[in-house]
Amino acid sequence: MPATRTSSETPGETTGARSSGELARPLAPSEGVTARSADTEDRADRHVARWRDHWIDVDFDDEIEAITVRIGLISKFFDDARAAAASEVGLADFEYKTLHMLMIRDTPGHASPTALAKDLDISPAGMTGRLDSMEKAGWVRRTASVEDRRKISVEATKAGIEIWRRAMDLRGEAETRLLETLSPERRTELAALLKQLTLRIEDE
Amino acid sequence: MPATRTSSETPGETTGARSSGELARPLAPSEGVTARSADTEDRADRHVARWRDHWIDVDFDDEIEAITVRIGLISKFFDDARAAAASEVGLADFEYKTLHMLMIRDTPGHASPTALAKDLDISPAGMTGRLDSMEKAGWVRRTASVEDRRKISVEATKAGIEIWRRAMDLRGEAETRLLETLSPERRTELAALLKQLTLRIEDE
DNA sequence: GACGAATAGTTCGCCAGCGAAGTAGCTTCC
DNA sequence: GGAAGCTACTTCGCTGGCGAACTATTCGTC
Repeated sequence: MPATRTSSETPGETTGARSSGELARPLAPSEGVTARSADTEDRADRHVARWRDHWIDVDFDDEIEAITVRIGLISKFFDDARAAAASEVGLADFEYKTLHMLMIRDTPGHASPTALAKDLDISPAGMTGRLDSMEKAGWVRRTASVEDRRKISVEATKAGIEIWRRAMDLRGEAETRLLETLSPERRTELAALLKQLTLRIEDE
Repeated sequence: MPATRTSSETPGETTGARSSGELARPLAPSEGVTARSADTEDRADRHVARWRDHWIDVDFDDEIEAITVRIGLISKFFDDARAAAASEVGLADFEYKTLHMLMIRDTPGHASPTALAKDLDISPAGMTGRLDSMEKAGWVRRTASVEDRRKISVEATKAGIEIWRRAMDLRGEAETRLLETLSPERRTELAALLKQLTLRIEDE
């Protein structure tokens, strides 16, 4: 347990972990941050500022807090974009997610219900429900395996693949639109920094 | 609509948008990426590689795809950490989220149900349900307003505040543990890059 | 000062997902 | 070769959330 963040009631005692200082920091050391991004507050900045006002006895590193908030905001943006893309073409969010997972796996277009459930982080029971409604809608098909009659293969239908592709294109547009805010060099930097974190996560 | 990503069936026609090339890129141009992070694949790398193998006719920028996948993974890590912290102290995930939103707002500890529902991105009906069960559990209290009898104020109880603080400390530990993977300078870089994106999002 | 519109919150019926229990089929091993 | 145990999927009852009415109160306007 590093970074012991006690609920101590000693207000002024936590200066050590704090980052530089007031809200509009002088300018990040990393070269070439645009003026706009340096002196304009985003929601994360405002959150941290409010936090400092009201919960002065909580020992938080401002920058870590800001990063987690921003990751959450960006992730929400992607989630919303995905949901919007799905509904645009007439898919429920869960239908898109299921089709997507089905298509991007190493055996594109078919999988066992259990494997799919694991990938989607839902229970086997939930998977059954999804497949029931999606089979009825015509996006997937269940076919029994011959060599092991317990096994079932879920396959995307032609219609399912088609509609998924349309939703995916819309979704990709939104993602691209956002990330083109950054220059290619910046994107490479960002990708590398994020990768350090995902590798850490995969190490458990 | 930038980045027209059609569902065209012309496989080799999309080379323009691709980033550098094979999976293990020579090494990102950004200074000082650790060796480990440059030559080890993470889940996003594997996803992109598989993608390229199976969906060669889809026009994706590898790096943009990798970034979105990584943001998703990191966000999921934070979500899981939050849920684990909540259950550790005996709170349902939705209870923690509600208490948290109640406490971090500019009027810490109390708010109207509608305002809270908006912040939490759930419906008014859902809010009523949450408050019913949380009031029964003793984490919040509903008090009627005097000057406008339609209005209700939701307030966190002492017990609610206490248990929220305990969960939050646990959650913060997990976040700190992950982000300490990066040096303070790297964290500053990351925060700045992410801020460019959140500012863009806030611009709509 | 009274009637219509707007607002705050609750109630109702529905749906997606979960956990636990149930069923069916394969595998192992004596 | 058959009983025990594992695996794959389904069924059932419950819960959190949504959207759409509904109730109560205030505001706006003439």
